[in-house]
Parts: sequence; C-alpha cells; structure tokens
Amino acid sequence: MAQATDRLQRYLDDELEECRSEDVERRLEELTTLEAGLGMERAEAELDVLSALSNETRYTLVRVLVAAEEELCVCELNAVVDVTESGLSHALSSLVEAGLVEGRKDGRWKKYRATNRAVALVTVLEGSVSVDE
Amino acid sequence: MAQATDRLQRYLDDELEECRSEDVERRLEELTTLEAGLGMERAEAELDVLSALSNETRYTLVRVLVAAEEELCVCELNAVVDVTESGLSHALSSLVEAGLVEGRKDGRWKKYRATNRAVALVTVLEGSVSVDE
DNA sequence: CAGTTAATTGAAAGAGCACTCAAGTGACTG
DNA sequence: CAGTCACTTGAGTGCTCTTTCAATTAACTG
Repeated sequence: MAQATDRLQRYLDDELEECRSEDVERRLEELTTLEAGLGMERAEAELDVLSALSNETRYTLVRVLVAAEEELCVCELNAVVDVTESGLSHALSSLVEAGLVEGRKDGRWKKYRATNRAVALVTVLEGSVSVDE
Repeated sequence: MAQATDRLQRYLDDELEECRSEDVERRLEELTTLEAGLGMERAEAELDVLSALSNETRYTLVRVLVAAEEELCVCELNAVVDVTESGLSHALSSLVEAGLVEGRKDGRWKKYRATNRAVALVTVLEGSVSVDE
C-alpha cells in the first residue's frame, strides 16, 4: 500500500499544481468515505442478492415467477429449468434466503412466488439492458 | 422428463377438477412462453450484467464510481479495493465488458466512470434491499 | 533513446459454487 | 399404518471464476 499511495501522490501532483502529503491524506479519506457510503452491512446484503440472481438457473426461476404474476408449484418450475429436482430445491432455497421468492406449503405441493424486490430488480434490469449487445 | 410431466399431470388433476393430457400440454406451453418471455439473448445479456456485479471487488468499484459522480483514476480506485494492481485491472475490464463503467485514457493515467446502467442498477438495489437483514 | 511509470494481459493456482446422488421428512391415500 | 408422493437436506465432486505473478505495452522524462 506504500507504493499505492506514492502513485496517488504523483497523480495528485499532476492534477493539482502542487501537492503536499496532507492533500494525499485528504483524498484517501474522501475515497474511503465514498466506499463506506451506505453501511457496509447493507452493501453486503446487496451483494448477497446479486449473487443469488447471477446464475442461469436461479435467474430463470425469478424471471418466470415475475412474469407469471402468481405462485407456481415446484413441479411446474421443474419444467422450465434444466436441473434435477434436488438442484431446483437448492436454487429455490437460495432465492428465499436472498428475499427474492417466498414459499408456501399447500397440502403436499409447495408453491413459490416472486417478492416485490424480485419484481423491482427484474424490471430495472430489463429496462436498463438494451438489445444492442 | 417423463416423470416430471407425470407429476405435473397429477398436480393439474388436483388443481382443476379433471385433467386431460391436453391440459398438461397446454400448461407446459404456457410455462415455456413465460420463460421465453423477453428473448433468450436478452436474458443472457442481463445475466452477464448480474455476473459482473456479483463480486465484492467489482461491486465496490461500481458503488464508489456511482457515488463519486465523476471519473476516478485507476490509482485512486486502487485505494478502495483490496486486490493487486493486476486484479483491479481485470475487474475493471469485466465491468467495461458488462457496460457498467467506461474508461478513458488521459496521458499516462487512465480514468473510469460509471455508466447510466450502473447508476440505475445501484440505485434500485439500494432502494429495494432494506436494512432489516 | 534509455529509463521510469501506469496500466494491461495471459497463464496458472487457489478458492468457491452449482450440480448430482442418496437419504430423509412430512403429507396424503388405500 | 404401510406405501406412495412431493419436496428438502447434506455430502461429495467437478468446474468455473477470482486472484496473483510475470511479462508486456504505452506514455512521459531527462
């Protein structure tokens, strides 16, 4: 990290006309503040949500449940993803943990539906990712 | 898959009063339509974006760049993440590929800034992930 | 133009994940 | 209450992905 601050010092030397070591200190502090920004634990929670979504099987499940706008049975979801029953169960469990779907037992069937969080995220993703790539 | 459709048949038998094999066919078709929904290539693009974001190093970089609201030099970014110079470069390259940041060379320094896509996603994430977890 | 500096690239190791298989739980059914 | 069915859980394994090291490119500097 010593070398890293050296480089930062040279950079600030370039940007500002002159640069004292206090300027480097201040810039480092600014950067740290940016990173802290919203709390660390919150950033971690967001990362958990992203991790849950960033997998073909799980993202497909979420997309389908959001599009369905109703709860679907595990046996129905089994038809849309290409994994074993067990794999599907694991996937759904991750999504529940991330707060992206909710499960409800109905007799011997189990039904899942998308949460508001899932709807919001999928909507923005579909809006912000354009076709040209 | 034969067993899977058997289960779906029994499920629909339960849900509807009666159920013929055509009903199963129809339901399967509906589910496939839900999955196809927006094009497959679009879903893949979205998944690429999610994969790029779902990593601590990369997500931190995006959050910082979004919060900064200006371009930052690689040497500044080096101060906020805990990887080698090389690791940082790899991370930024992934983010560029996903359309989440843009790079610009300025003399011997290189500066990166967040794209609109990144701003939109981070904003929604921060909004939809509540503190209570 | 030789030397230093900023950043990138490729290869290879190490860690982390997503599957599957086998076994288990809870709920209906005859 | 024994059997079947729907789904879940845990352990193990192969594979992907992140990171680092070493080498390279590109730009300024004396």
